[in-house]
Amino acid sequence: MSEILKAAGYDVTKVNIYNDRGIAICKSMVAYKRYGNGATPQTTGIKGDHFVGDWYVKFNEAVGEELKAIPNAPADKDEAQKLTSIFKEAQEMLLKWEAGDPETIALWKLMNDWVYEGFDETFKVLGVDFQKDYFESQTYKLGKSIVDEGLQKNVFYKRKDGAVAVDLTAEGLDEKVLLRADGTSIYITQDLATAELRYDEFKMDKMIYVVANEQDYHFKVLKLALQKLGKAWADGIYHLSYALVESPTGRFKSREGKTADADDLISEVLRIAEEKTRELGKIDGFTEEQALELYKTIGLGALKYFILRVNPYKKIIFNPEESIDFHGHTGPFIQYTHARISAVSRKAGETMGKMNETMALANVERELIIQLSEYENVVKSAAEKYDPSEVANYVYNLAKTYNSFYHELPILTAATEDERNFRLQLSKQTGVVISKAMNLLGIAVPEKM
RNA sequence: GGUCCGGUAGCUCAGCUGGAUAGAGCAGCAGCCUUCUAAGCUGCUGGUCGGGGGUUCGAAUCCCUCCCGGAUCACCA
Repeated sequence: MSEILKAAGYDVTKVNIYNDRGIAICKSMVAYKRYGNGATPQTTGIKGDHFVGDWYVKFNEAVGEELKAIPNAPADKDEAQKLTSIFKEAQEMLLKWEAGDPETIALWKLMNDWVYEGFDETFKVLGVDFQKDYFESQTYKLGKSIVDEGLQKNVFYKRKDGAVAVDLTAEGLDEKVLLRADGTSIYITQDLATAELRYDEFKMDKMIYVVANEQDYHFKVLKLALQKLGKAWADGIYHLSYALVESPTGRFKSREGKTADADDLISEVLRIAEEKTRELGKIDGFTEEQALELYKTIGLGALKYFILRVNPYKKIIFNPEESIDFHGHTGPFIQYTHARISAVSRKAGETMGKMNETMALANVERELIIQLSEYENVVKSAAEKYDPSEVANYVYNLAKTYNSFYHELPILTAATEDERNFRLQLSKQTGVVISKAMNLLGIAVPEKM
């Protein structure tokens, strides 16, 4: 999305916000402390973020074990876990963390570093990068002072149980707690502060949060709370919400370790790309290095395109076996078209001549010219609607039209030199636009495939 | 129950600031490689646009209502 906004003329700064503190990381820490025996990602060979995630799963297993021994435990999992010793330990750990207990902080740093190592690896493969990182561990204190500010301005209030809340019933929402009764910070506390920090640093007109639709409510609350505090810039907050990717059997549940996450999807997709490419004998004359690069281009292209071609708010069911196709309305189809154009250009060499403006055109040629001319408007519209799928669908249709053109009319062996020049020009221009559009989606296009 | 988001060919989607016979891909069927890459091209089959009302000369598109699916309504993130 950021590349589309840039192409539409916006000055974009990409930042990443890490939820690096809170009860969740404490759960992993407690489980690791109890059962870890000093294992590390290095000694186990498990990717850092997965390693820490595994301890989160272990925590929940331990909760389940304890509950077996507790009769009449509530059916509600969140209520039930409060009865377990391991959960109480996690709560204590959060308090210790906020109190700055050295041992707790050391463990927290150790485990978080493992997570970042894992994330960085994945970001690198995907070609994702951020200009700045925010860590909630560094913003929760500011968050508390913003909550205080709200209390002073009388837009927030302290409930009789001690928790600080904001009343949003007038806006059609409910009362929302902003700070725990025990004074510790929660997600929204930190997000209030992170938003303010971001604004102070960049003074941007729009602040776009790309976060899944399960947090729709959270961002409504965030925006309203900041507006109530009289912060005019909060009007620029926009939540780019998207429906989650699901497996054919339902949602991925990290709590139960059903985390068929980005890494699994990527490796699966690369494997299929390699298999198909070899089958077609497309890597003749490629070095081993070039071949690996191509598998990556095609595999990632297929995966990214599959996700970006549909409206963000439409739920995606991802089944590697069926979803990763290389024919039809797919990334590889568009990449293939680009490779084809490149092949034509290579063979044409440097024989470009003049263009004749008064030439009669075939229907496909007209169609191609029209579609080419729509590029700028499509980018603009996609940016306005925060919808990458408009670019994805546009470039697919362009590739389709080009392929019809390619089959219908000879380019290099056209009847006249004027025709040859014109078609070659049109072909190259299409290649440029396909490449630009795909780059806006974060998808590379190969010269050969 | 409240709020938000989806419901368009067997499947995955586009079209939704109203306009002519509702478009793609996949799947199925039939063709096209001695010519620039067949991961391609061409044709056929396939649709009560969730149901019902309404507004309009005209509705997949706007309004109302109901049904189905998802998300959410945490002192989790």
